[in-house]
Amino acid sequence: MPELPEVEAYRLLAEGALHREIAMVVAPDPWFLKGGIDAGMLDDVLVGRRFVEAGRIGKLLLLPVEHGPVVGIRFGMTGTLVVDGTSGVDGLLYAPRRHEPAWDRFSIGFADGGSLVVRDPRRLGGISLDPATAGLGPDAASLTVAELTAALAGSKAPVKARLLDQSRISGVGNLIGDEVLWRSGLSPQRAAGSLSTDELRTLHGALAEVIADLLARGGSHLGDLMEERHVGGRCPKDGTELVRATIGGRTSWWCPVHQH
DNA sequence: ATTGTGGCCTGCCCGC
DNA sequence: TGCGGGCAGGCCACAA
Repeated sequence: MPELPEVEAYRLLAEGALHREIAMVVAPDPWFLKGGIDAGMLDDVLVGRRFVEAGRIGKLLLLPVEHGPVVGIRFGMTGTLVVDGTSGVDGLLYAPRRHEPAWDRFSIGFADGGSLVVRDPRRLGGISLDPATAGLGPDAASLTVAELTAALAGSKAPVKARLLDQSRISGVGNLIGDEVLWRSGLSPQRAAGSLSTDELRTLHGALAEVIADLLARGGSHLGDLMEERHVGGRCPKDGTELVRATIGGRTSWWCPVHQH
């Protein structure tokens, strides 16, 4: 499931697609086109032009077009980017290994013969033009302690839910959320606004550490808790059987002994 | 405004 | 062996 590190890997890959003339756009799935756009509009704004930059806010990939709009790409949980046949991440969690041509929801053919393809079996991602970015919180990869504090302050919602709220912090998904809370010794059920200064500092350190770690691994692996997120799974720290609950609409796993 | 819930999508896993 | 229900999670619409 693409969270921030995976999308950053896609962004790096997309840098290889810059400044190349776009010759063709294939967008066969109307469902995948968001915000009232259609294949004809994409043709109009893309063909004959080039991407000039590869940007990212949280899990949103941003590809501005010369003299044109910004193409926004979301990957849902099974989406991957393929440039010139090279996939941004291999072995995406929860996504099938095999490949069906029908899973190519959006493709660009460059005049030089190369291509940029968004492949998404479950169709939870999508393409938009000039996506709104004002409502997104600061990117988790460069989040400061003060920004984290502000994102959590005064809230009675569970801290896990706030971490996943993209309007507060961009880029944290369910698995990174569980991992950083586990490393911080914080229960996902804790009220977000109840964290002490020390706890906020610890949480910020864990978040920075996990994201740096995953970025270094190219987004293809997740943290230490990952393998134990199942029935009967045990805390890698103290061996306690993990507990599970739905928090913020997502399955959370945590250690009832060392996370409070 | 804040917080919670349900639905979307579809491949895969487990139990029958 | 085949079948079907439940599950996965990012994101959005909507409710309270």
